[in-house]
Amino acid sequence: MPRRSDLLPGTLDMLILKTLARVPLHGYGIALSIKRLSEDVLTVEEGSLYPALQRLLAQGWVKAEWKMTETNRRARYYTLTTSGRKQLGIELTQFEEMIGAITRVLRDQEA
Amino acid sequence: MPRRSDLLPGTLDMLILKTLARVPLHGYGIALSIKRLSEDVLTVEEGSLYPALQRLLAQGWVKAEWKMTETNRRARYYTLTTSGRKQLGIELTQFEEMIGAITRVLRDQEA
DNA sequence: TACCTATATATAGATTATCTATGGGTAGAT
DNA sequence: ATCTACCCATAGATAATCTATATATAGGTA
Repeated sequence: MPRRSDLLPGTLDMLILKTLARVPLHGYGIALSIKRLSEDVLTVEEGSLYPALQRLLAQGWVKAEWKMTETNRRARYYTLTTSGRKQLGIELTQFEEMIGAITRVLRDQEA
Repeated sequence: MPRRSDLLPGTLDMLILKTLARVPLHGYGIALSIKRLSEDVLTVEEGSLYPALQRLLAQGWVKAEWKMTETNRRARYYTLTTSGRKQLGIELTQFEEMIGAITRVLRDQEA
C-alpha cells in the first residue's frame, strides 16, 4: 500500500516557516493555520509538528518564547529569525523548481 | 542541514507510472527520461529506482519482461498494467490536490 | 591488447521525515 | 463532575530516499 500521508513529505518545514513569516504563533496555532489555509487538505499531526519545531530551533531558523495566550494558557510562541527568513526563501525557490520539473515530466507530450 | 533530495519524496512512483504510460521502458531508460524531461532537475538514483520498480511490480501496477535493447543489451522492460493506469490517475489527483493546498498556504494574504 | 565510457540491473545499509500512540496538563462551559 | 478544546512533548514504528557497492557487457579508442 502506498504511504497515505497527511502532508507531502519534505514540505513541512517550509510550511511552518511560511506561517511564522506572517506572525509569531504557538505550535497548536501553526497547525490550525495550515489546516485552515489548506482548506482541511493538510493536517499537521502533533508527532510531526513538535519534532519539526525542534529541528527549526536547532537550526536557528526560529526562536521560542513562553507566553500566555488570549485564552489564558501557557504556550510556546515561535518567531522567525533572520536566517529563518533566508532559509524560507531558499526552500521556496527549491520547491518551485521541483514542482516545475515534476510538471514537465507529467505533461503529456514527449520532448 | 535539511535533506537535499534529488526528488520530492513521495512523487517517484507517480513519475515512473507516468513515464511508462507513454511507452514501455527499461529501468535505465525510465531514469534517463525523467532526467531529460525535467531538464536535469530530477535525478533518479539507482538505489531509489530499482526498489521503486520492485514496489510497483509487487502492487501489480507494472509488469516486466526481459528483452534486448536496440543497443544489443539485456534489459528488463516495464509496462503499465490496467490497475497501474488507474493508480496513476489516483496519484495525479492526490498530487494536484496537495499542490493546490500547499499553494494556498504559501500565498501571502491571510484568509 | 588494454582500457574506458556508457549502458544496464540489483541489493545492503544508513539516513531522515513522517505517522501512531501515548503521556501530561489547564481553562472554561455544561 | 465531566467534557471539550486547547497546549506541549516524546518513543517507537514505518517507509522513502540516498550512498555505496557489486556485477556485467557493447563498442570505441589508445
